Amino acid sequence: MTTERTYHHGDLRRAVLTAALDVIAAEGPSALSLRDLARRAGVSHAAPAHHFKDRAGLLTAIAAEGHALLAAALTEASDLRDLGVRYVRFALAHPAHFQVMFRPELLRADDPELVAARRRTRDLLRTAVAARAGGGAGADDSGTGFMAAWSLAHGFATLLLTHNLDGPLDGRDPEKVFRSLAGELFRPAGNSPAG
Amino acid sequence: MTTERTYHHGDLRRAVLTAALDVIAAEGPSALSLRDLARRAGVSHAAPAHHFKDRAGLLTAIAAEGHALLAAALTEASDLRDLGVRYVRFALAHPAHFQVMFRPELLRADDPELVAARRRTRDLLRTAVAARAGGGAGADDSGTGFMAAWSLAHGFATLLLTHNLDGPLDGRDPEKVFRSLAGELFRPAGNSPAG
DNA sequence: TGTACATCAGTGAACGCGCGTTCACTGATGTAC
DNA sequence: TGTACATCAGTGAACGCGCGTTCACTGATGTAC
Repeated sequence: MTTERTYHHGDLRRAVLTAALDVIAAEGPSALSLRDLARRAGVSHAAPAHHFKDRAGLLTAIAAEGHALLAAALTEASDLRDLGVRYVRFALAHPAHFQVMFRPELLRADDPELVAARRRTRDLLRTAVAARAGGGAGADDSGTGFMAAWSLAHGFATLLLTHNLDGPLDGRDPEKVFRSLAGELFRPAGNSPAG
Repeated sequence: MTTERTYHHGDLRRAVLTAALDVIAAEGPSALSLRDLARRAGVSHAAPAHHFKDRAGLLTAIAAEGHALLAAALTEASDLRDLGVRYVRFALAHPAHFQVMFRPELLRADDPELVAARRRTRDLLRTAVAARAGGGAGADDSGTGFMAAWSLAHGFATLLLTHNLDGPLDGRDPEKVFRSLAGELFRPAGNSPAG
């Protein structure tokens, strides 16, 4: 935390990641340039390449970190609705991660760390949906419930971050609104809506 | 439709828009450059600026056109579920428009044509939600139903376009899957879920 | 404890590239009389 | 029907800028003996 300049930065990797998250949150992933991040980290322009070969490498690291953070948050969910609320909360708390995680065209698809982190997130969502569906009769799980729950939370989070819900929310707490909205759609197991 | 070169292009505005839609669909809005579009339209690099002052102007025109197309598609919807299906179909048919329409940071927010087109889309969605809620008892319409329906359709469409549902869909027709999924969540009016 | 050497992180100059913007221009079209 | 003029769409050269990438380098750290 001291300000003294040394030849070695100390934690340039983290510094570049942090700077990148700032830029992405403010202007989106397309505004990223390695030179700019180097500038922000107070380091010569070629230094970041030592840690992340290029833009895709950097964004992949951010996506993997995002999935790890999201998985950690989701693990503690008590039921499907709570899982959704946590999904939305994550998007609000980590908008830069969120913006990057679901855009495969920006990422190295085969990065092992990313692949593993993403699988962890999906498994949590799948498990929560399965738990709610329970042994319920009409619960045809060909992934429909999974996609429905994910779409709802993801859509809400996305529209929220892009300010498309500013009007409808009218100042209300997004988390609370989502909680009530999800409560109406996803009733607890045993009361399965699939007639 | 003839190939002969003339000094005046004939419909450069449309040609630039079309080229832009191609680029966006393939590489996203951040890959756009006016010079590249001029090249694709077979015209000198400064020509597009005559029609769309700059990138934001071009993207605003695309967003306005997108809202017009979407509104046209939604008008014919028979009920809320059908509206959702049409929303998803629109996203699949016009992925470039869809990618641009909901990203205000890319657009001139105050463009009158855009503002009008967007309002038309929203009104259609609002009306459909209100119609379904009917006089139903628990239908507290502080916009919750509106946000729920929009989130579901928007989330599904977004995840679809970013290839995040490729696995879960497993080759099935997205429209059909969405139809059944929406059917489970949004039952017809008079059978209001809000207990 | 001391020296030699390998490895690693960061430097800084140089390069070529595509971009947006400006500007004086030219070719085509429409309108007034 | 013909001429003059205004307006509009597109041209092409020039500019300055920030970018990614390369490369020989230097400073710092860790390890072997």
